[in-house]
Amino acid sequence: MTRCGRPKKGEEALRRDQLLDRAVRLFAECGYGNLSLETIAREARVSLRTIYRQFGSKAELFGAAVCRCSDRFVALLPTAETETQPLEDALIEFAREFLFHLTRPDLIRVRMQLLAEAQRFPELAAQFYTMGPERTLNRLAEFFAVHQRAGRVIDGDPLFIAGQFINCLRGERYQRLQLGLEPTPAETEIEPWARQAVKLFLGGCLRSPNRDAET
Amino acid sequence: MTRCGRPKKGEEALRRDQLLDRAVRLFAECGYGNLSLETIAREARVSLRTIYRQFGSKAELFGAAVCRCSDRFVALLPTAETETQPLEDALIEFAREFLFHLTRPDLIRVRMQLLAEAQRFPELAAQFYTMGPERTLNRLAEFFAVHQRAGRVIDGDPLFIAGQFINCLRGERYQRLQLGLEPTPAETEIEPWARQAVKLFLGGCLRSPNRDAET
DNA sequence: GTCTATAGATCGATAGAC
DNA sequence: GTCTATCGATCTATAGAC
Repeated sequence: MTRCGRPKKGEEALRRDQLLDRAVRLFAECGYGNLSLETIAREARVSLRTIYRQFGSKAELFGAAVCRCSDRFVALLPTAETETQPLEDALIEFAREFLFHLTRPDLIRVRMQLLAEAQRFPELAAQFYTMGPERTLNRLAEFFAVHQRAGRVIDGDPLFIAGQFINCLRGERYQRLQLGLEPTPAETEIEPWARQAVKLFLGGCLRSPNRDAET
Repeated sequence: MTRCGRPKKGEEALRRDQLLDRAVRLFAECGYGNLSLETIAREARVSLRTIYRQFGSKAELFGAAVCRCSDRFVALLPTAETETQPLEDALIEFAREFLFHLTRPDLIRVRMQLLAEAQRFPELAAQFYTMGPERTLNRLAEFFAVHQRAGRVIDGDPLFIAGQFINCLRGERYQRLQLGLEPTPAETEIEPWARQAVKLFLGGCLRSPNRDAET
């Protein structure tokens, strides 16, 4: 059952990946302070010494786990298309993918653990933001800028608009997910979630004046 | 410097308050797992035994600290008025107070620590949500419902609308605050933050069609 | 209430032998 | 790479003496 000896060339990277996968899951479950390296070693079926050899310290292993989560999320995100479809459809399609991946339990919890430890790992927090949220935000801002130039979107800093859009997507439900008050949404729930959020974001919450108002 | 003996009647509650205040600050700084009761006792200038007498365990002390933060936040929040002022003004006024208190470092960090430990304290997480965010949400939903009946706000679940509003207020800047990437906003920064968010929320991001479109 | 002592357990990190 | 042993430190929680 237990492996021994030096692995072959290509196997080393694979083992490292498996170790990181287990670490991600465990950090997500337990957090940083409550998780011991001994537990990680046992669950990942490697020795403590292997962890120290490959990552140097608990802090660096945590950093690698955060980056792994963040990188995967960014890689899976689509780019909102400005050419092939109308504004609303493009946003809904983006929202669908964004929400689906954002609500995966591991991502929610690892992100949460990083936020909780952000004070102790300021450089990791900055790196996470630069490589994750900021890149998504920049891509979205470019998308909105195009639609601004086409006269379809209101004036204003496109980065601000993109940020507001992302937060409209999360909505109150995301907080309940963070608190563990409801289960991970099924794939069929993502679609209406995305549509509702995009619709309110685009149209605002004011009723059109060209309707019968006042009761 | 060190006190001894049983405090007078009224003093006991005061001492408990001071202990809780220190605990809130320390939990905010260090999180749950990384903070020892010994440190709390030393910083609050009480003995370990006193903490155990008054709170029973580390977990219950954490719960009391979270509730203290949450209760104070809710108590400080104004009710959005539906009668005395127009919709937009009422929302801006609410947003100002909400954002000012929401961005206090201790609240941000204690909330963060609770989210990070939500799995280990599910009952505390539920209690926090019921007593905090949910109450704010319900009050806001009632506010929007009134304006819906008056024909000023679009149809739809007022709770959903309230939730979207709250998340529009937070915006991207809140995530950067959570990550410690920027300092606590000055009071003068709150006003434009609130106005921008409310404006986009009310009007949406689509450009009005009765303007010159296309370049 | 205070102090100090301590039980019992766990942790990060290191090191030797294979 | 694996195993096991161990150092030194820290933690929760309890207990005795004042």
